[in-house]
Amino acid sequence: MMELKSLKSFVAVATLKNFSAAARELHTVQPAISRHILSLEEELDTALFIRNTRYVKITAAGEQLLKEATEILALVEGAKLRTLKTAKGEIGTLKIGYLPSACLTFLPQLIKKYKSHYPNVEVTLFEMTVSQQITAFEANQIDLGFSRPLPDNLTSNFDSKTIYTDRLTVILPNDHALANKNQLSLYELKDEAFILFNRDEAVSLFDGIISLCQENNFSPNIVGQPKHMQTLLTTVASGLGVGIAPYCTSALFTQGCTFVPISGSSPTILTQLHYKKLLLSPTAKAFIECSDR
Amino acid sequence: MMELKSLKSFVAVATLKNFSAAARELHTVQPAISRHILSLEEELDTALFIRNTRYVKITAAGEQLLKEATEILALVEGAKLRTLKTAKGEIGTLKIGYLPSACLTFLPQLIKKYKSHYPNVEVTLFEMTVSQQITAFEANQIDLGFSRPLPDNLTSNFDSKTIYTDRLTVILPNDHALANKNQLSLYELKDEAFILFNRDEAVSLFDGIISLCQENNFSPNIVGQPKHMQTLLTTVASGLGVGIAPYCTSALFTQGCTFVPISGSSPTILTQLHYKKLLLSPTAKAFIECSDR
DNA sequence: TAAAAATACTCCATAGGTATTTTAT
DNA sequence: ATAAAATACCTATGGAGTATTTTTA
Repeated sequence: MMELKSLKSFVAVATLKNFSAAARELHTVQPAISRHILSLEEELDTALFIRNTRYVKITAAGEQLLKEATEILALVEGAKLRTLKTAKGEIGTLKIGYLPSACLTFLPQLIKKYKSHYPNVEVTLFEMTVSQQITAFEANQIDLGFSRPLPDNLTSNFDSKTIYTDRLTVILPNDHALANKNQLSLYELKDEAFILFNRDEAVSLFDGIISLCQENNFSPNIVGQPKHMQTLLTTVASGLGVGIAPYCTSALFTQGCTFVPISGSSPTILTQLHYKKLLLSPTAKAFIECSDR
Repeated sequence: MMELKSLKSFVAVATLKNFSAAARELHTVQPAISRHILSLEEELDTALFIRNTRYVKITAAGEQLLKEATEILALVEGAKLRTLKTAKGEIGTLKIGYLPSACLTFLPQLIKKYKSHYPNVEVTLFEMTVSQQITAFEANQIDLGFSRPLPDNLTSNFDSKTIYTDRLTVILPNDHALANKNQLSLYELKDEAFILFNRDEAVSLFDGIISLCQENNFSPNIVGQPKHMQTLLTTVASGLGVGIAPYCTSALFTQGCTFVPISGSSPTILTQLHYKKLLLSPTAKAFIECSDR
């Protein structure tokens, strides 16, 4: 079977037109070169050089093999390099799932920082709910997921790292009686109509808000569950109810809305970076390290 | 150094996800496969598979190497094939020098025949005089040359094969007194003005005609030496003189000209195929064989 | 416990190195 | 006569195969 070592010898001979010189170049001896060429010629059943003790002349077949061998050897060298770069996370792909809210806060800068360190990785972003992310992880469709803390039954499969902490805030229409307060207790809103983000899209957020109301001794009257935060803001601005949502919502178009902090302790809304620690791609590993710095 | 054999084992393992199965596929034993993978991993200083006794999972670096290895192995296989085809003259280039007259006779059909047998050879034609062909041979610019028999001092360097035999003919204007004869002796033309093809372009033709006249006991009065045969015909048709040229000239535009054979023995005009027998490319060899059949 | 990869160990093929021969100018 | 490739021969590396151990679900 055609050996790479023989091809190297062949290229050296073709270049130098001299077996002995080729041997010197490759730090070996002339008979070794002779054998390499002979073995190639035997395998191909074709003369590669017309030679005698006075000169070495390449044949047409030799010219062809020279082209091929040069390409092969370059490819082998390149293969080593690229495989190594892949192992270091310098080239390859990185697929990231994220909640829409991540785009409102840290994600753009984080990706930008990563890209500046790893410009040759092909990053693909997928907007996904938490449960879609779980599914995507199982199907190997994403390497990293930005979402809320995972349900307890899943935490053993994943490593998680808190990236961003947000707090709930009340959103009132500008002309609401309580809109000019610095902060307010949720209990003050017990008789209001509530607009909350859709439960199917974000269970933990919805249920967290319900719990919070119950801690304040009331069950909220929920009159709307929009699937987009912008719709929630518009609904509130229209005077159809009051909203409770993470503060990052204020990065959207908020005309007509007033954000009022909740007094006392309100639950934190965490955004975490999740990944499967066992099958972590080098690009994902590099991204995580990048997010630490 | 990365061995092709190791790459083959690697591809088999990556495909089958099982060392033992890969060994069976490659007609060897499992420890050999283990060693091949280990040696690759050692050279690259990177894990290619995450594996234990229950499963084999390729890494990102492994995925990259799989792409590369597949390409490398295909290229190596292809290199063998293409080198062999080159040796057989099935692919490559063929550079042919020829005299313009060759185009009037056998050359188009011969090339067509060759191309039908060897459609993947890139044929290049160069219109050249005999002496240009000699120079081109020395500079390795042509593989084959179609021209006249070579001067004696060169015949040892070349192999030559007669391809086409032509005879001299007299060319008269249609209204010439001798134009209606079936044949004529050159001596009948001793007092005519002669138009001959240019001596610099074709020495042996010119000198051959002069000798022939002298054998007929006269020296021709040469009034024109055009460098193109078509010009010679036009000159004759215009009544400026009579021509002597190879019969193949009659394949040009001959209006106003009458071709009359020379009685008795007239010298033959040979077109030969010349080549350097020692450095004969496989494509040229195939062409020569093709021209024999 | 079973199946599969890793390791240990032996043996042989073969690649490399030295010395010599052949060959062409 | 000389320079360079081919050949002969020896040595030693290392690759292949066998047997065994380790590992994990």
